[in-house]
Amino acid sequence: MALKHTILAFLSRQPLSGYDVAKEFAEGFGSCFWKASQQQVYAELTKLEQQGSVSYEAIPQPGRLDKKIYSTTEQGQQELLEWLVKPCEPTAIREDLGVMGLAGHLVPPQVMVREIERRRQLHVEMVQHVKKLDAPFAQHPDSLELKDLYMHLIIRRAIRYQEEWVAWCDEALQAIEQVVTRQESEPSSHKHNLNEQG
Amino acid sequence: MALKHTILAFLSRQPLSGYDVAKEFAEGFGSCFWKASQQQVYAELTKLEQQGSVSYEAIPQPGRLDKKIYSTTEQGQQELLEWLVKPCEPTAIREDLGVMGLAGHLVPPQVMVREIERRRQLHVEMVQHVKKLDAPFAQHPDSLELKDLYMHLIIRRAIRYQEEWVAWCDEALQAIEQVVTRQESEPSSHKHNLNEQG
DNA sequence: ATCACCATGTAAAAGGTTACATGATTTT
DNA sequence: AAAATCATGTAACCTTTTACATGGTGAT
Repeated sequence: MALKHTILAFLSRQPLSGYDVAKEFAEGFGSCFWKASQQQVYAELTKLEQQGSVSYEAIPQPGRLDKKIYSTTEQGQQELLEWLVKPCEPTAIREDLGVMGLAGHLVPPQVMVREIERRRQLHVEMVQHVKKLDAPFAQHPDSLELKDLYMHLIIRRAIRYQEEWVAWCDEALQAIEQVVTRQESEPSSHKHNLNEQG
Repeated sequence: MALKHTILAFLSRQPLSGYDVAKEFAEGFGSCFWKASQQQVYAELTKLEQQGSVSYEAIPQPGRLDKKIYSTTEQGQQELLEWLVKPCEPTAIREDLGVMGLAGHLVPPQVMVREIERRRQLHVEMVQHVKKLDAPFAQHPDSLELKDLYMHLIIRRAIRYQEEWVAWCDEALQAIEQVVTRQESEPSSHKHNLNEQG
């Protein structure tokens, strides 16, 4: 469970409100490597506060709910350090599109093509998004201190991840088109196969 | 929830026992794109059977528990097709190592280096593993029919994913070493920073 | 004898998603 | 006037993990 430790890590950099933390996950640095919903963030902050890992200062806002500015406590900082020195495992892959590999042939190739084109577009947008996050670091990548270098490295991983998806979509679209074209130029038995299920 | 549909997709290719399905996830094609434990597989198969999406034939085994050979039913096949034509979203990224980007500077760089070296090794092994899965398709990649092409494409995605991790680890190790070396050759103030938390 | 493999599950706890709930301020 | 942003949560449900549980066969 790294949600806890990701939140502690954010707060160890600077005190933030629940809203701010949720935004970090949705659009900020968190979007490179950890997804968490707004509800998860608020629930986890409440839990961490009860357990003494974080504390907050309530800031009265004119005409609004109090803003709770959270920071890590000594205990929370300690928990983060203990977690950091422990080895971590690669994340298990769970990718819906993978099912396509097993069963994509059961639907017309046009369905798969449309899906891959859609995915390509999503990843193109993600590339743009994560590249923006990297901008502050990319200007002098050779003189970063560790605090920034680590962030830069993780963001670079995210950029390449998204770029790889785009490249894969292109490769897949080309390969599928090639097979479809080949089958169209062959005797009708293959055509039947393609149309049976559509 | 693609566990259900991944299992249906496996069974639509060929009838399998729960043990076989679990093995597909752990070592077979499933290991490229969907992780599921043995317990999850058995629980899901029981549920799918109760809902009428799959059925099984019990094979008595001499001196062993009956083997239940599951297949998809008409209903299950239909559910799979309906799922396939619906657009799917990219998987949310959740990567423990990402927390390093936020808080890695709180521990000595040696800790991060050791962790990345460990990760590198794991991904090297995964590259070898997924390349083996690709072997049957990689021999004539230009004449595959769709049923095999889709599998080949997904496996290729998995290969590149693992290779990218290895490449990233190399890049990260080099970059960290460079910063550490630079700091060691600088006045003592930086050295102190490094040792404070160790 | 011990280990890997075959073959099946149950149950509790943790983690994550979806839907619901409220309301002011600022921007278009 | 409508939409986006700021700001907080609750509750039900679904999914995944971890731990437990059993027992025969075949290879070293």
